[in-house]
Amino acid sequence: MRRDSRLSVALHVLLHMEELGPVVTSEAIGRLMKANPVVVRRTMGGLRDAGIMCSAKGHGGGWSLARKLDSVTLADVYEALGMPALFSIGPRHESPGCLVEQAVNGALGKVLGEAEALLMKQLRSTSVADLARSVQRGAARSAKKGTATHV
Amino acid sequence: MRRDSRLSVALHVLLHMEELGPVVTSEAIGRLMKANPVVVRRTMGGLRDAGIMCSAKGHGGGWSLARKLDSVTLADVYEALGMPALFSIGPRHESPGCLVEQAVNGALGKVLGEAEALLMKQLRSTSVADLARSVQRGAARSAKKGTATHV
DNA sequence: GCCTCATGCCACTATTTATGTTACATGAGT
DNA sequence: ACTCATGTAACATAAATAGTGGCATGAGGC
Repeated sequence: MRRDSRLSVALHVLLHMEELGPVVTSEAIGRLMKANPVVVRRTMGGLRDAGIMCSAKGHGGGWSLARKLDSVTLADVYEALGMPALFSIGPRHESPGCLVEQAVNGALGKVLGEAEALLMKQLRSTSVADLARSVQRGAARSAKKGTATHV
Repeated sequence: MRRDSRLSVALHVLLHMEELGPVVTSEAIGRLMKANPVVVRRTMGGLRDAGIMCSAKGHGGGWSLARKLDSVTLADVYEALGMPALFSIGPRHESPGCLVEQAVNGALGKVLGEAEALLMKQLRSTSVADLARSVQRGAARSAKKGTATHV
């Protein structure tokens, strides 16, 4: 697959939860995400273990929010997913003997590390509830002047 | 393969060029990088097209520097490689119809974009010659107090 | 002029990772 | 009992980098 979209999917699911009702099945989520229900369960399993969502088996079961979305940051969701790798570039060897390669790894590692720190800082400073508010703003905007795709 | 290591390899090669002599074959480079000569040619081909390196066929041919390393930034090398994707995470759909997904994409795209901007800024502000100097510093350090692997 | 060396390029394989899919067990509710 | 939904295992699919062999091309040396 091209890129890891689990964070995108997990956030998308969280934002739909309140709208869709207190309990939603993996199958319904899968339809929304255009994804397989098993993939949904796999992805959301981390959120359950992290105490962000609940899952219930059996008749009337499904997924529900375990806590308010203003207490969940994007970083919480990212960590709940197991902190998948952020970058697709990286060093060739982890612990090279070559001094030159060590220097290259050090320099690139430092640059990537700072970019990651900035990224994580922003993920920590944004709650899923913040995101929900931006959805409302976006909806208002697109209602006024037509849809505008972003990114 | 785990991650894209072309930037790492290209920088490693550039830093070894002056030391190895004016002309180096793909096969010799491949030995240093523990990589296949064809992979070396593929990777370095971009640097040739970007005017960073020269390649010569035939007897006595091989790779050589096309200009001084203080005129080449890490960003130049990255662009010469075709600007491979930096992040391994991203949106699930590029242009979703769902407003919620649009907002998620927008928010994540903004965060990733800022991290990328910081990354590129640092790549632009570092020349390969700067890296070479850090190699010398690293060598001096490890000569004094034993090897210390980084990253 | 022929031979050798090295790049350029092609096609194919190997490896890794996220995602898709099927199948089956478990447990909750009617 | 029967049905529904999760949990999980096992395998298939897709995409990208890296590895590999083969062949054409061109530059030097003899």
